[in-house]
This record gives sequence, structure tokens and C-alpha cells, in this order.
Amino acid sequence: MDVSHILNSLNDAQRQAVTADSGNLLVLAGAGSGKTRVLVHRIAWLIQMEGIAPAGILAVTFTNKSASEMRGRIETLLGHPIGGMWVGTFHGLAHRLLRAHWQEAGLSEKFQILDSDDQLRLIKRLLQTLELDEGKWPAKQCQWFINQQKDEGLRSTHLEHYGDDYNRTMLTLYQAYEQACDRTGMVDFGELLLRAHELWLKNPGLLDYYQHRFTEILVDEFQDTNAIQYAWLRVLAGKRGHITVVGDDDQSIYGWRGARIENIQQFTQDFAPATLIKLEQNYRSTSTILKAANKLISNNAGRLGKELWTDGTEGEPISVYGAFNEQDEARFIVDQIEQWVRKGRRRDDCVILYRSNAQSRELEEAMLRVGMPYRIYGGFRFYERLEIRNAMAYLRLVANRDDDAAFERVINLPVRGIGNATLENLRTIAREQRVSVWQAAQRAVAHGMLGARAAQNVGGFMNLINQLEEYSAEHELHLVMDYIIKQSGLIQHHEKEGGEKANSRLENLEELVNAAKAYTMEANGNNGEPTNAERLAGFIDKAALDAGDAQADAHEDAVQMMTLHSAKGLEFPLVFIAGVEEGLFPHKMSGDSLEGLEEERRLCYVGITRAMEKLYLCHAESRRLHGEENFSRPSRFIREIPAELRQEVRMKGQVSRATSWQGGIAAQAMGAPDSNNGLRLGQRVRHPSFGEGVVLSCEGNGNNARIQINFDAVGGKWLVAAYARLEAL
DNA sequence: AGTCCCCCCATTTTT
DNA sequence: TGGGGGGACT
Repeated sequence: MDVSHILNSLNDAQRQAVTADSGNLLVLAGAGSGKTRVLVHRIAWLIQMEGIAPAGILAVTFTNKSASEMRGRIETLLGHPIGGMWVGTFHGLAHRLLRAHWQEAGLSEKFQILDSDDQLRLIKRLLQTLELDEGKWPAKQCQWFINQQKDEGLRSTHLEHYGDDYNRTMLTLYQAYEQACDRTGMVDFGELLLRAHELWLKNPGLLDYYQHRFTEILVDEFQDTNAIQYAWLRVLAGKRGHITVVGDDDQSIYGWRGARIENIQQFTQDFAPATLIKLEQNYRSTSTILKAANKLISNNAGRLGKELWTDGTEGEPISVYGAFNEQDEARFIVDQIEQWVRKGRRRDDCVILYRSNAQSRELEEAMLRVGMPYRIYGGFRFYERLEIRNAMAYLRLVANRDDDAAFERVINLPVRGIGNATLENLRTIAREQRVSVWQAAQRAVAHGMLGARAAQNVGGFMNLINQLEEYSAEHELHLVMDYIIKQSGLIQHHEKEGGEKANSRLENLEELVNAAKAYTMEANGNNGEPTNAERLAGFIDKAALDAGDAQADAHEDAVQMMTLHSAKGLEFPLVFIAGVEEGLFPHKMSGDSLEGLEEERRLCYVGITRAMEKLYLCHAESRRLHGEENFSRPSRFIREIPAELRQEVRMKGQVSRATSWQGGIAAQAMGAPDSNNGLRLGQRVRHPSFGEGVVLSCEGNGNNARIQINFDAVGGKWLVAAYARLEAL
């Protein structure tokens, strides 16, 4: 068989990885080394050369985006649809299993996915029911606790029944939460994985079937797997299964949400015998950028070890700009991008990366000031938007009356005179009779347990839902969606809000109708002819599992802005990393533990390796944070890059921010207006005891003048100009 | 039921 | 500094 189309475009290491004997394989794939390509080509190799049936292959990713990208690339390479192959996210695959085996998994046939927002709402309600003080036990923290347990594979029954107040409270809550989910057939994200794992353990026959079916398992971004994902894979692979994992321990940046870097570090032992292949040739960056990245990451301990190289050019040195403050930093970056654009390059090719979202504001303002188009990644995605969630809640109730989360969301939205007292009544009934709130409402209305008005309003709402269901039985999904947003009164509700916001909400609702239509076509293509009810349920699952895109309009040539985390996997010719300062990056919340610091360093490694041609690292002497001025030193990460690869960008003599920042003022304060030996803002100075620093600002005049200096060694200080004995450098 | 005000908080994000 | 959430007030 001709395999040239699979192997031709590959380098030696890639080819080795693609053609490695069927068995356990760890591909340690550096940034920009062709990781996805190897995965895709290996799948093609297994099918076309090893004779593995597509249905024998399971490919796992973390995000829907990479799953669909992989699916597309496999189909392109094979030249035909993937057939029986399973390609999806951990959660998507777990969901698929649970839908197929809901009985064995101990679930209701109509179980629904509880996303984070509904999960949080449920926890808040439980805290109230349990009469726990929400000040002492913030719902967010409780949610965090529960998810953390599930990520570790722990149910409430696994936890100790003693311990301190915190442990006992969390245990009580966790138990109540599990009961509430079971009662209403809700499955949260962690539960999908946990149940799927338990499904293996509790049903040996089923496990055996899947172990024989999936003889080849491939996992992307393996360094991001958490304990339960790892356990799930391990059980499935069993003693016989062959597993190929691809990842990069140096790009493990999600430890804080349960990812275990140990999983990749110990793979070759845990899955022995296993082959290790390193992909170190980089096709993205200049050698300068790669050297910097290599050197930086070499400060981490316990690495599997890997050194990126390129046969490309050396490129420009890495520019380091020390700004006075965050405004200066932003302006500098905008300046550089303007120059780039003037040279005929695209704004699309530029990205500004930052450690925390709060940093985006200043940058945005600088962009707006000069009218430069930009796009910020992050924020709410389509199915996370309020209006979409509201509309989807109606659809969910149509599919499943016992969906308490959906019920609570829309029972009084738009307002239909059902107040908190009525709702509390219903909740109590539901709890006491161990039924869903919908069922409680039915009983309450039937037995006259509510006031006349409340009963009428609740009855009206239930009629509406029933009516929607009747309609849905006989109409296409997108028509149902359209009917819902009109009949429910959601349109009027959002219209009332007025303004630009209302417009965009209404547009989104229309878009939801389109999304439903698109889903129908997609579903019809995949599974023959699903019934209306099946399509409806499928659409609801899709919305929960795949929140959709953050932004729809991507046509304008605009500068990209995003956090370092969300930049993983992307590449840009021109990269700026802003706020490379101690306390911000590495962030002070992570800096006190070695693991935290090393993860920050990996994050920096990720940032650097995004750059193809040119990299700027920026830091500011002073930065306004939470309303107050902070002084910080350049990040240690800058120093960890060899000096010969860096180039300091000289600070400009003047900062044109506000008048108080005009250069001459410091000199004036020194009693030497217009002097050319005087100090200006940004000037480097030496103090006999504090050492070297930079002039930041000054106040007052004559003998009372005070100068603010950010010293390298001791940080920000105000000094009386007359006594400061400063020496200009 | 809706608005307003005050207080508190403040990495990183996918499913 | 600013946003979000919760409580109190109209």
C-alpha cells in the first residue's frame, strides 16, 4: 500500500512516532513541533497500515475545538469519514457512554447535564436549605470543593466523617448536593467522568466489551489530565490495550484545576513497557526565541527533558521594555504595533498576552485612544449568555419537567407574579416529598396548597410548558425554539431592558433559532432520522457540553488580546507579554510554593513559545492595581533569559501622560529648571544607601520637593529632593 | 417587584 | 479602581 501521503511530510522523529509499534507510546511534543499532525497521521497509519478498524480507535482531547479539528484533519487525510471511530473530549465521550448505558450507570434515562452556572445556583439553594451562612461558606468555594473531590474520584461516602468544622460542613453539603442531583437526574461535569469511571468498575462485562473494542487509544494534551481522567483511561486500556499519549510536561499550566503533571511524568513507568519519543524540532519560532524558552524552563526540576531547536534563522533579539507605569506600557505596545502595521504587516498577527484579565483594560484604552481595532478573547460564550440560558431553560423543561435548575431559572422570568414565598413553598414540598419542584408544583396546585393567585400563576406557567411540549412534538427544532422565545415572553422581557444590550440579546435569541436549525441538519446527517424528542434532547446536551464560540465576528483585521492561559496552542508572528513583573507574573498567589512557581514558569514558557518572529517582554515600574499604586521589580523570568538574547528598549525621556508627568518637573523640583544635568522622569539614579533606581514622579517644589523613586533593591520610596544626594546615571 | 446603595473582593478556565 | 452581589428600602 502506498503510504507516502502519511509519511512524506514528516521529519524523522515524527515518522518514528507515527509508525511506532502498536503498544504504549509517549510522544513528548514540544511547542510548535507538529503534535496534532503526529496524532492524526498515527491514526491514519494504524488504519491503513496496521489494519485497525476505525471503530477500534478512541481519540481523546480536552476541548471541543481540538476534537473537531482533529476529526476534520483525520477525515481529510483518510479521504473519507471517520466511521465508527470515537473522537471527542473526555466529557463528551463519558456522556456518550452514559447515554448508552444509563441503566448500568444507575442514572435516569432522561438525565441532564448540570453546567457550572446551574451547579452554583443549586449549591446556593442548598446552603439556604441547610441554613448555612453564605458569608462563612461562599458558594463558589463550596462548588470548588465538590468539583475537586469529583476530580479526585471521591464521593461523599469516601470522605472522613470527622474533622474540623470546614470538613464536616463540606461533607454535609456534598451529601445534600449528591441527593439533590440524584433526585432530579442531574449530572455535573465532574460526575460525567466519575460515573463513566464507575461504569467500568461496576460492570466487568461492559468494560470487557469496550476493552476489546478500543484496542487503540490516543490522548492529546496528556499533561492536562486529572486523576479521574487518568484512572478512566487506565482501566479502559487494561493490560492489553495500546495507548498513545501526546503532551508536553513543560506546558502543564492547569495544575490549579486538578491537572496532574505526574501523569505524564510517570507514564512510561505506569504503562510499561512504553516507548518515549521526543519531538524537539520546532517549526514556529526563531532560534533566539527557542534558546530563551529552553533556558527559562531549565530552571524547573523534575522535567522529562527536552530542548527545542530549529534550522530556521536566528531572528531578532527579545526586546525588554521597562515602562514607568501601566499606561506607558500600553502606549509602548500600541506604538510598536503601529510601526508593524506601517511596515505593511497585519494586526491579526499581533497578540498581547497578560497574566490576569484585569490587565486588559489599560491596553484596551490605549487601543481605543488611537483607534486601533482589537479583539479580546474570553468572556461569555454563546450558550453561556443570559438570554440564551433562559431560552434553553424552557427547552430543558419541555424535555424534562424534573429539571429543577431550569424550573427555578424561568418560573418567574418573565415576571408572572410568582414570588419568593410561593417558590419557597414549592421547594419545601419538593424536599419533604422527595420530588422535583415541578412535581411539587403540580401537587400544590391540585391540593390547594397555594393561595388562589399563586396557584393560578403557577398553573399558567405549567400550562405554558405543556403547550410548548405539544408544539415540539410536531414541529422542527428551530420552529420550537422560535415558538419558545415568542410564547414565553422572553422577547418582550429583554426588549424592556432597552438600549444596545437589548438589541444584542434579541440578536442572540435569533441566532439561537439558527443554531437549532444547524443542529437539526447536523443530527440528521449523523444518526439517520432521530425523532423530534431525540433531537431536542441532543441539542440540550450539545449546548451544555459545548458552550460555543466566544465571538462570532472575526473578519476585521484586529490585534488579539488574551491571557497567557488561553494562548496555549496558538502562534503569532509578533507577541507582547505585558506585566512581566514579580507579583504579577509570577503571580503573588502562586509564588509561595515551588510547584506554584514552576507552573508560572511553564506559563511563561508557553507565552514565549507563542512567538514566531519577534517577542517583547514588558514590565512597569509602577502599576495601579485595585486602586492603589504598586511598585514592582522586573520578573525573575526576564533574568532567567540569557542577557545576550535580550535587548533593553531604552525608555523615552518623556512620558506624555498627564501634565504632572512632563519630564521637566522633576528637574524643577531639584531646583534646576531646564538644566540638562537634572533629573527627569524615568531617569536612572544612584542613591548612596538604596542603590540604583528610576525616578517615577515628584511633588512640591523648592526645599519641600519630594521625589518618588523605584529602587531596584528596595522598591518605591519618596525622598526629599534637597537631601536625597542622588546621582544621575 | 424593582431599584439603589453599600460592601466586599480582586489569578489563570474547560467541560 | 471597578464590578458584582446581597440586603434594604421604596
